[in-house]
Amino acid sequence: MSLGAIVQNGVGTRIRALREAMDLSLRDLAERSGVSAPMLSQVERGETSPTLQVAARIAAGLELRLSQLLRLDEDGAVSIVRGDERRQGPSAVAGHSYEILTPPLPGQRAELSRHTLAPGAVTGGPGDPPMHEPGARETALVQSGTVVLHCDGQRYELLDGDCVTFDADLNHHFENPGPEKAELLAIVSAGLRRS
Amino acid sequence: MSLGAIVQNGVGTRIRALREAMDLSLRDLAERSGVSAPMLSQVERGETSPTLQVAARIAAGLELRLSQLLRLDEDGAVSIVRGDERRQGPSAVAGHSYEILTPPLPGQRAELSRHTLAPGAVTGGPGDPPMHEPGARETALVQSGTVVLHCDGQRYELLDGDCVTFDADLNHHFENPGPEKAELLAIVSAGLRRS
DNA sequence: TACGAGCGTACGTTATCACATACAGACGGC
DNA sequence: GCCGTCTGTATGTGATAACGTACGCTCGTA
Repeated sequence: MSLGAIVQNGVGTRIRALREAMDLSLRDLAERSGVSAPMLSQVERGETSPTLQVAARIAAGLELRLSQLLRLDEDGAVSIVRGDERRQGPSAVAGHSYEILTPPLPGQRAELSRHTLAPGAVTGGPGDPPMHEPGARETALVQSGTVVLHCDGQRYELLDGDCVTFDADLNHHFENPGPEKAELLAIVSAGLRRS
Repeated sequence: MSLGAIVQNGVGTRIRALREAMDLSLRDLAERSGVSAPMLSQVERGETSPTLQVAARIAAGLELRLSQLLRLDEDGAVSIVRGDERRQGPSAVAGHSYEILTPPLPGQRAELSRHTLAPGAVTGGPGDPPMHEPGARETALVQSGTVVLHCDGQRYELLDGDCVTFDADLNHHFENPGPEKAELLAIVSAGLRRS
């Protein structure tokens, strides 16, 4: 048995559970799916990895699409972070705090964070990551107060409710020039193309 | 080439489309996925049916889960929501209104929109596109009230402040079950660059 | 023209998938 | 007890999945 078979053994377990839930024997499912019973046994025990062809036939025998069968095995297409279980970002700079709102999943393409800036405060101090990976884009929505975006040497004034999008791989930071607290939402979209 | 290979050739075509959309050569994808370039070529042309092991590795190299990759093939027709078509205005459904906050730029990878749901209202009525392009991910942040997310037949209760991330190419809609108005921010991250 | 670098694909070998057959154990019936 | 039948699994064989290598091809560049 190969290592890979162990890793993605989950489908086998899932197939067996579904088969038994439908009260089918291996030979029953073999007839329904057109896959031999010994093959089904091996797949269920994770001894072999079926081809997409036979996997699709097995799924059909279980009255499922292959993607449905696999989605049961892969962990959730949906993941939730509750309002009270957020990750606090490090407060590298006085007057700046933020929390990351999106779940910490691998392969996440967009990260949502909420930033709070005290009067006069700026994001991205010396210890803070000032930019992101090449090709990344950042979108910011001002939720309260006024904010100044400094991006690549340019200065952009943003008022309450404004939304701005810019290349996140440029050097940038936000500043709160007003006398009141400022809040903004930031969305960092990962760059798709690497070069 | 077997008959079965012809039948489910769709994945191969889809893999090639996705690979080219990401501007990857066969050898690039081979390195990212750990599957040899000749094998990729054969799979793309439908000459062989890969095992679930290598199919999963190929999907990972395309930054997709295998179920996502297969769903693209099974669904056949690809439905795309263009920003221009719904950039403005209230939804077709009573009690649901929204506005798109991000600038209408080409190449925008994340679209931010704010939705308001009256008590009992739902998003995505009969005339509304219920899902997004293949591979897209959606993140929603509940800003006030309570919201129920219906995604792929499952039901998820979201409270004020909750943040949820899910596959936006699944059939989904939001519902406001409570007696008060509900507001949520939605971020749709594009799946892949389109050629 | 010649060259190197990139592309996708044809080739031959090895690993393994998938099958038909055969087996050991559990249950029920005359 | 001795069948007949069901269960899931071990066995051996042919088909093929997956690999490493190498070929023909098209570009820029010298």
